[in-house]
Formats: sequence, C-alpha cells, structure tokens
Amino acid sequence: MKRSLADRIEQYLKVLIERSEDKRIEIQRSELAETFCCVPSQVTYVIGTRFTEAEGYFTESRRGGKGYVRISRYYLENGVSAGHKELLAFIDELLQEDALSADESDLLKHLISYAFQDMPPEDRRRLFKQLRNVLVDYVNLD
Amino acid sequence: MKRSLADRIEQYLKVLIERSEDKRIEIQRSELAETFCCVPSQVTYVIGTRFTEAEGYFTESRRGGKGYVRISRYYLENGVSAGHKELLAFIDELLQEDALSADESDLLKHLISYAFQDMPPEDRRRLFKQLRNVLVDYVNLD
DNA sequence: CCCCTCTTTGACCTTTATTGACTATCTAAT
DNA sequence: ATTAGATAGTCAATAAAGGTCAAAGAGGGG
Repeated sequence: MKRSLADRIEQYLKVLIERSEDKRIEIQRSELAETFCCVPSQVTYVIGTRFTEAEGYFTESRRGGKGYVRISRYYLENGVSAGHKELLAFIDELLQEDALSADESDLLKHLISYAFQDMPPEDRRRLFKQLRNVLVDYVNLD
Repeated sequence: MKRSLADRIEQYLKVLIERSEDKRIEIQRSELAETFCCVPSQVTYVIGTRFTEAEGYFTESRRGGKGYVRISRYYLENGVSAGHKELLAFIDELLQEDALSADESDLLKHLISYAFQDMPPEDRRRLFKQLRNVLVDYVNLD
C-alpha cells in the first residue's frame, strides 16, 4: 500500500504515542516538518485531520520560542466513540421503517454501546461502517 | 464465449485477492484503468457490480492524493474463523433458554458471520469474547 | 427486427493532500 | 516595557485522486 506523506506522518506520531508511557507526546512542528521534508503546515494538516477529538485525541500547543504541539490520546477514559452516534441513529431509522423489531434494535444498541469500547477509534470506525453494511444486507433479505 | 472487459478486470482482481495474504487488496483506480486501457469509471463499474456484499466482498476507498480502493473478501466459510463456531453455539444456547428470541438470534448470527470477517484473527477472538460477555450482560438485564 | 440488459465512455463533482504567503503568539534579551 | 526572533496557526490556491450519472453501444432472446 502506497501511503501519502500525511499517512506517514500520522503513523509516525501514532507509534510515538503508543510507545509513550502516558499516551502523550510533545513535538516541535518545524522539526517534524524537517524530518519529513515538508512544510510545517503539513504537520498542522495531519494533526487537524487525524488527531481530532472524534478520533480520541486531544491537542494543545504553544507558539514562540520553545514552542510545542502536545497530543494526548484519551479514548479509554470516556465513552467517546467514533461513528457510535451515527450507527445508533441508523438503527433507529431501521426501527422506524419496521425493518427491525424493538427487541432487535435494543439488542443491537446494547451491543454497539458496550461491546466495542476498547478498540482503537480507527478500527471501530471501520467496524461500524461494516456493521452498518451488513445490517442493510440483513434487513433486505426478506 | 467472449469475455467482456468488465469480466477480465473482475478476474484480474479476484486473482490478486486470492493470492494476497489477508484476502485484501488495495488498488489505484486510475492505474488499473491504465493497465486495461479504459476509463477509470469502468473500474468503478466492475467493483460496483462484481464485488458486492452479497458476493462476500467489502470495499472502502479514499479520494485525493494517493487515493485508493480497498477490496476485502470476507470469509463465508465457517471453519476458518477463530471463535466463530463457539459464539454461534453460545447464541444457540441462549435461544434454547429463551434468553433470546429467534429473530434476535438470527440477527446476531448474521452479524457474526458477516460483519467481523476481515479482522485479524486475534482481534476477532478478543472481540468475540467480549461480545459474549456483553451478551451475557444483556440477557441478564431482565 | 425489437427490446431488454449489461457494458463502456466521458463530462462534471467531491474529497483529500500539499504548499506557501501571511498572521498571531510566545520567550528572552535589552 | 520594548522589541527581535522563534514558533505555531490560518487560509486559499492548486493538484491528485476517486465518485456519479446519463447517454451511447453491444449482444442476445423472442
């Protein structure tokens, strides 16, 4: 798989975060840019698109001398989950359309809310998408 | 019988998938189009008509620079997946005990059979274990 | 021959990535 | 306090993919 510069920077940062003791790192934007031979705003782009709160990350920064960007991963703490709300909404739709019974939707919602909590957000997002597809498949079987 | 261009592209992709380690490939739409001397949307057509979920495939894509189309085949055969059989058996138990309705167990079995098939085996094993635990929770709610 | 379905093509659209000029905010030295 | 230098942020332009859709073409069965 050929990966873009943004992908490589993302990967690099995620490895650093996972290796860190407290799932938190501090980098210098311009230094990282130099490492990857790109403009500094590329780093900002990567952080802005791949380390969002929706994905379970929290970032802070400081400008000026000795500036830094800090990225913390927090997804294990809160129940914040990627795509969770959307999937629940979709199940509600199916319920409205009588494609699922109340019992079935209850069961699904319970599973979705409790069974996938400690997965990395990217994996969960993928899984939820797939779950949705398979659900569509299922309700169309009749 | 003369095979159409669409047929040949389909064949080509399926060979690649079967040869791949994890039954998953990533291609670039425009590159493949060039290989077959056709317009890129032809590739979209092939994927849309021959790699559907009903046929056991799951696709994802990304636009923009270094974009890709990923096609995964999920394993419709039962024997190969870790913990699959056990989880299905467990659901049957719950059904016997009237802890789940027939509709609910059908839904679950369908999800289990189709939604988690392209995960790495260890992840799936872990997920199934957790799924089982959450199910136990659920049926004990009453 | 006519009709229906599947295929092929291309014009136009949306999303994602990359870059750089300009701006805002710190720190530290004076 | 002022100011110079060092960082990081913003934003818009451009490039690089993939998606959509409708129209035209190609075959096959009646």
